[in-house]
Amino acid sequence: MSLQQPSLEQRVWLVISAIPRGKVSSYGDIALLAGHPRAARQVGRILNNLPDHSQLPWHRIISQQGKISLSGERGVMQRDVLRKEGVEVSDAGRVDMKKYRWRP
DNA sequence: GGCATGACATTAG
DNA sequence: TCTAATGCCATGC
Repeated sequence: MSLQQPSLEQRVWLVISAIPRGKVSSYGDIALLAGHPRAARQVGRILNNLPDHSQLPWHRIISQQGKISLSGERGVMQRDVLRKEGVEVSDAGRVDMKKYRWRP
């Protein structure tokens, strides 16, 4: 009998949905918590494929260096949303990970 | 099964 | 601090 494991996508959704408001996490951390220590790029790909009706707080995911990886309007929107949640974001899209990084 | 892709991470200069 | 190069690995065709 071969039981199917939950896909990486499913696990990523689960982990991200657990991030509290006013905190951020990184692609690498999400991948790690999802059971794939070096699948940070896959996390990005999954988020890019998220349906519009998804309620996932994808905006709380930034790079390990505390920088928004998105460009254009999406990056601006992410920056705006994070600020509304109480996260300090510089105009260049930088966040102080020492303060706002969420870890379980 | 091989090859290209990607919202990354790390290191070097 | 910024850029370039390299490593990593699940997904999709």
